[in-house]
Amino acid sequence: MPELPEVEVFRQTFNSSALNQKVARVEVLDDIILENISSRAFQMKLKGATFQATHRHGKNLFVQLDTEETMMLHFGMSGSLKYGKDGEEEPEYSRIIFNLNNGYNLYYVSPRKLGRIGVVEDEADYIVENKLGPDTYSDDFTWDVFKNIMKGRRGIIKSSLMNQKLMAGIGNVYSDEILFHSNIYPFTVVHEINDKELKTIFDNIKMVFEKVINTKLKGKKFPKNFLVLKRSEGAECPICGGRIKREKFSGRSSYYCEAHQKKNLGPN
DNA sequence: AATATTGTTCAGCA
DNA sequence: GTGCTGAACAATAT
Repeated sequence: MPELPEVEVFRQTFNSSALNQKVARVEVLDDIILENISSRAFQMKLKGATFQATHRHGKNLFVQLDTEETMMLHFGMSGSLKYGKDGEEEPEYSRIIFNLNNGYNLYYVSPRKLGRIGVVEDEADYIVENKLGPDTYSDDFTWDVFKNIMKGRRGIIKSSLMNQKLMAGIGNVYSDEILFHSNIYPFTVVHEINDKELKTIFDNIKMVFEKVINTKLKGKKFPKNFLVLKRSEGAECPICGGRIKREKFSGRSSYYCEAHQKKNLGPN
């Protein structure tokens, strides 16, 4: 489920495993994963390179190489990174395998093949070219920044939160989670949300991401009051005991509590 | 067998 | 220009 928190966990896991290792060989099991680069060219660029540093922007993971280039990984709707010793069974749905000099392998796993890996010259350029908004977990993403992004928005709050060009990292599941804790109905139009409630949403972006990242890093279960555990029509709301409803919008399901997530009336 | 699924992009339209 | 919708991508899980 790679939204920002999952990608951040991949990054930290990468840092404690494959970082500073040298690539001995790259196996491309399915080149549909490669973005704007042939299998051969990708192998040329990666072979012999050392993974020097990692950065994350939204749902994108950047791995800086010692060759002045940077590998960019995106995980699509399904996808993950796995690390394992050579000789052990490779994970199911591995699409790209990096054989490392230390006898371990890094596996890019993508069951539905919607993820992409590319090589870019510069991370900052990539973010600009793809018009990505600020990373929502960064310290630079402040209340003021968020407030200004939301000013004058005409659409619904959920779409705005999920719009990667406005702000990067929030997807379907955690946009629901954020609004669930903010007592806001996902289809509320932005201009009907007052500053106090917007601030609550902002605080909950940080809260949800921090909790999810910590939960996953420690391999724990989600907090009991999280909606993510109750994503099904008619489930009981873990906050107020109300009913969880499901509503579709452009092919995607939104879950919310009918009882405590109300539409807001009147601007500011 | 039918339906749902975490992301992104694009066409068509209001 | 903004925003909404549905389709497409490809595949798995229930």
